[in-house]
Amino acid sequence: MATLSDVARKAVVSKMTVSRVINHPEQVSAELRQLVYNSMKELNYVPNYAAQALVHNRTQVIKFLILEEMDTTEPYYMNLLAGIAIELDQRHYSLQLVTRSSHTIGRCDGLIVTGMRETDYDHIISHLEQPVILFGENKKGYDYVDVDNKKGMQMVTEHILNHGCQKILFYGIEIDEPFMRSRIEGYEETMKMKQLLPQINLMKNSSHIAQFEAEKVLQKNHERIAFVCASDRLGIGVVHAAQRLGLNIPGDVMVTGFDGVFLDRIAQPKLTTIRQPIVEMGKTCAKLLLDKIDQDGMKQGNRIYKPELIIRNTTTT
Amino acid sequence: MATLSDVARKAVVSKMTVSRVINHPEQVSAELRQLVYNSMKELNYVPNYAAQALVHNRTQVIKFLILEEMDTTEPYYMNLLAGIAIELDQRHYSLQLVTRSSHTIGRCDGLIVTGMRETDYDHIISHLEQPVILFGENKKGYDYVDVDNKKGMQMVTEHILNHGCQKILFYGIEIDEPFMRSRIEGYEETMKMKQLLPQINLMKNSSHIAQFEAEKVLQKNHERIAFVCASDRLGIGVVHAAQRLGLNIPGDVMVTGFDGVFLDRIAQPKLTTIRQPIVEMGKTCAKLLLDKIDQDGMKQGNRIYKPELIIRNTTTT
DNA sequence: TAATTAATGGTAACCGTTTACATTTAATTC
DNA sequence: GAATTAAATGTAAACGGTTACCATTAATTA
Repeated sequence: MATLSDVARKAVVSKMTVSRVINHPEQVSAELRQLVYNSMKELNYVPNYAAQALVHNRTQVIKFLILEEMDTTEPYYMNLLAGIAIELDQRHYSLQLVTRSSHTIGRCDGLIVTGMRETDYDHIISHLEQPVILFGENKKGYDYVDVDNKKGMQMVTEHILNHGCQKILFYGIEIDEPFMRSRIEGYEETMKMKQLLPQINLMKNSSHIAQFEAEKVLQKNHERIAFVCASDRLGIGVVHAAQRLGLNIPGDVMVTGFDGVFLDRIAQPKLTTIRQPIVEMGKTCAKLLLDKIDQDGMKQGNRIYKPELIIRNTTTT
Repeated sequence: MATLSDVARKAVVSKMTVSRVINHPEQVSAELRQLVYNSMKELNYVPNYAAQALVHNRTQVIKFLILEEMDTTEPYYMNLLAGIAIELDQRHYSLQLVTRSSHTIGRCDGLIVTGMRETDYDHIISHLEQPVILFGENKKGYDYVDVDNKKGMQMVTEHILNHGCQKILFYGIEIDEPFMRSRIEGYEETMKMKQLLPQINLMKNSSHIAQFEAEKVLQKNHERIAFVCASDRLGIGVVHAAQRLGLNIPGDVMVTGFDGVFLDRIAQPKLTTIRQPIVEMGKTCAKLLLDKIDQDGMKQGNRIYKPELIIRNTTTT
C-alpha cells in the first residue's frame, strides 16, 4: 500500500508538498498540485489513519455505550447503531460497541451513550474525559439527541379524541427515564385539558404482558375504548388481546404504538404509531459528536426531532 | 494519558524493559517486572493502539460489508453485527460498517461479508487483498460461517409430517443464494423421500406478500395444510392469512418459520421455527477472521452450526 | 584463571504522518 | 537596483510504540 513518501518520490517533490496538497492545497502551486494529484491517483494512495491518529493524539474510534439492561439486539438500538456506523464510516472513524458488562471504557475520541439510568449520570457519564453525546433527553445539561416525546404522545392522544373515543388508557414502560416521563406527561396533559381522567398502567416492555393486561380490561369493558401505548411492542400485545376476544379493531378497540421502527409494519392490522427517524437520529448523534471533537469539546446543544404521526389501521379504517 | 515512556521513567528503567514486560515478560527479571507492573498500575497505563498499528502495519479495523440490497437495519443482520462487535471489542479491534453504496473499501485488516449475490464473488470478493470470512455458505472455497440450512429445513418438514399433515407447501424467498437453494433442497428431498409432491412458491421476503399468497391458497383449500416458510417474516404473513380467514392454527393450518431471531416471539401464536444462533455466529465470524489475520491469511475452514427446531404454537397445541 | 556463554537491560532506528521552522525563489517597494 | 516581503518548497523532529542490535553482568566451562 502506497505511502506519502511513495507519492512524493513519484512526483519528485518532498513529503511535505504532498502532505500540503492534501491538507492545505492552496499553499501549493497549481502545477505541483496537479503533479501530486496524478501521482496519488496512479498509486491509489489512501492515507494511513493510524499514523494520523498517532500525531494528532487521536484514536479515530468512537464508542457506542449501551447501558440498557435489556436485549442489546433490540431493533430499536440496532437501527440507531446503523445510523451511527454509516456516518462514522464517512468520516473515517470506526466504532466500538460497549455494554454495561465491559469493565473498562478504554481509549476513544468520544462516546455516544444510550439507555442511561438515573444513577449512571454520576457513576459513569460524569467521569468520562472524552466528549459525549447522549441518545435520549436529559435534564443534566449533557448534549443529546431525541424525539419530542411529549409532543408525540399529545399527537396520538388528540388523534384518538378526534376520532370520537373518550375512554383512553395509557400503557407505559415501568422505567424511570426522562423519555418515559415525557410520554406520560404528553398523555396526561392532553386528557386533563379535555377534563378526562388519565389512566396510567406501567409494565415491562413485553407484548405478552401488555396482552395479558389488556385482556383483563377488555373482558369487563363494554364501551368503545382506546389504548395509547408507549411502544409498538406494547401496542402489538393489545392488538393480540383484542383479537383473542374477537373484538373489532378499530371499531371496538383503538390501539396506538410508539417508535415506528420495525414492529409497526409487522403487526396485523398495521399499527398507528409515532414514528421516530431512528437511523437519521443515529447519524445526527455521530455528526454532533464528531463536530464536538473537532471543536475541542464545545457544547453542541440538543437536537430534538419532530415526531411523526403515522395513521394506520388500528385507529382508522 | 500515560505512555510507555512515562511508565519507564516512573520505574526508572528503559522503554524497552517496559515493552518487554508487556510482550515478553519472561525475558525480564522478577524484580524489574514487578516494578514495571506497579508503575503501570499507578499510571493507569493503556497502550496506544494507533502506535502499535503503525509499527505493525495494521489498522485494527475490521469492516463488515453488507451486500444485501434490502434494509440493512433488518434485525437479522443487526444481531450478527452485535455478535461481531462484542468479539472485536475484546480483542481491541474496531468495526466499520460498509454497504454496497460505499464506493471504496479503504484500509482495514480484514472483512466479514454477507449478502453476497452470485456476481459479487468475481466483482468484489476475489479482489480483496485482506483476509475474508463470509457469513453464508458458498461453494467457491471461501471460509464461511453458516447454519446447516438443508438440515434445518429437513427438520421442520419432518416435524410437520410427524404431526400427521401431508399437504405441505414451501414458501421461499426469490433470491439466488446458496442458503436459499439449501433450504429448498432440504424441503424437496424430505417430501420426495415420502413420495409427496413438493410445491414451491418463491416470493419477496415480505409478510404482506406471504399473507396475500396464503390467502389465495387457503380460500380454495379444504384439507389440513401446512406452510413451511424460509423466514419468520413469511411465516407471520401466513399466520395472518389464516387468522383473517378464521382458520384454526395449528388445527386447520400449520405454519413454520426460519431464523428464530426476533419475529418468532412477536408473532401470536408464537411461531414454530428453526433457530439460528446469530449472535454466536457473529462472534465466530470475528474470531475466525482475527485468527486468520494472526496466521497470515491461512485457510480456517468453515463453521457450520446445527440448526435448532423450536416447537411452538403454530404446529402444536 | 582466562575464555566462553547465557541472561538481562539499553540504544537507535523505524513505522507514516504532521507541526514547526528554515530556506529558496520571486515579487514588491523605495 | 538594493532591501524588504511574500510565496513556495524543503528539512528535521516528534507522536508512541516495536524490532534489531549492542553492552553489560553473571554464570559456566576448560
